Amino acid sequence: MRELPHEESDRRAAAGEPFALRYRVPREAGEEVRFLDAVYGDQRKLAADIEDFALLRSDGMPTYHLASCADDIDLQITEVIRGQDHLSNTFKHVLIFEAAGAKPPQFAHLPLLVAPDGSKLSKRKHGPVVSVTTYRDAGFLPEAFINFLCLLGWSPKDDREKMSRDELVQAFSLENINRANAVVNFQDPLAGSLTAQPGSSHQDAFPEETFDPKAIWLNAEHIRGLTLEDLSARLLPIVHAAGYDVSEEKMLQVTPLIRERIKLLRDALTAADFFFAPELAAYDPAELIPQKGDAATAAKVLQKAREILATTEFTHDALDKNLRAAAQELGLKAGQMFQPIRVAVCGRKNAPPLFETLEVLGRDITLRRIEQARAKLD
RNA sequence: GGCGCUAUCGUCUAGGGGUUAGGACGGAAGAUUCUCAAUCUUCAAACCCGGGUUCGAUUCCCGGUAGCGCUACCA
Repeated sequence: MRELPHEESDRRAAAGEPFALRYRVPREAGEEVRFLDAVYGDQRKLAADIEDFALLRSDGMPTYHLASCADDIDLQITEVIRGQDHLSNTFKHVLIFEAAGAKPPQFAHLPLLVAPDGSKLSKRKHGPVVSVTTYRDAGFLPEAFINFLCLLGWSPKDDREKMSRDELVQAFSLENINRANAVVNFQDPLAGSLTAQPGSSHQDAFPEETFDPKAIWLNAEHIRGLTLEDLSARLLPIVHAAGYDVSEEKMLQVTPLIRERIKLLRDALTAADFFFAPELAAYDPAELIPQKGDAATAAKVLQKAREILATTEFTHDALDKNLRAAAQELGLKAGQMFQPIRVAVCGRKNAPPLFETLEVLGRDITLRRIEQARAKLD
């Protein structure tokens, strides 16, 4: 149809025959289309290898290629930075720009972010695991996530990994961009599970293992780099959203105890729950029993702790001194003394350091939880 | 099929004609410690294959292979 005479095609169009408008690519032998890509360098292609692509669909709507170029010309775009999946299409775009009498912008194509299986990330294929909102909701810091993304397909050429926005802006250059695709090492917890309900809450659908380990690590790094005030302020809304009634002051006290223990902001909910909830969640009383001890040991420790804590000043140093002394008095190692108290007060074995924890919890709550723990041992 | 892009530890990457091929994450082991973290130390782990060029290629060139992309009246 390429050689259809104008009269004939006009006639058929007038007769109502549907048609699309195509770019008639020059077919002269040796004719080349070329452009300089800021990342991939000099690009050239034989015009003969470019097919006559559509500009207008039969419904009169422009195709992406035409619309995109028209828009760039209108807006006087000078730099086009986009995915490498457009590298081949760029030859068509150059043709369009030239046909429109416009100077093609500077192009820079970036390597693609791909899934562990090598396929490019797609909303359709990979779903919410590749959505930035998923990362945001899981508690990734914007600056950490950007940091992570920048390190995929680009590097500052020195050994820096954790970088602030300013440092990234400072160090970034198109020349240092890699040309190979980068794998985002995620694991889709929903993959293959036919039971995944679309529209169901994804709140718990994305465990930590879902995300690229390096992204997690970088996030933890950024969290540790935040001031207590900043981190506390970012944590508070999350804690409130989870239904806890926590004051700014309380949050600020808790923050230093969990700052080095959380990797994602949402981890605060599990790392510090016992600070927030008035009542402890149920736990196994066996947890109260220390190493090399039995229920009697636990009971003895809690009894002693109750006495000590009834009068000891609730400061780190006083608690440290008196509880250690108590351990010695009972003929126990410090750890054996501390564990039952920790479990009584936190509801689990792994928690922030004991004295700081008691300090924040305060005497009333501490004594009450120790009482409850003693009751569990009976 | 045609055209194009790419190829260093599992992953992200540095490097580059002669190196013990560097770092980071993750993994393993250890130190520290009231648990968990954090921190520190150590270990395992890579130049896709084949030809050239060269005194010498992981590096440069060519070919192969593989992956990816484009090849839509989808963006």
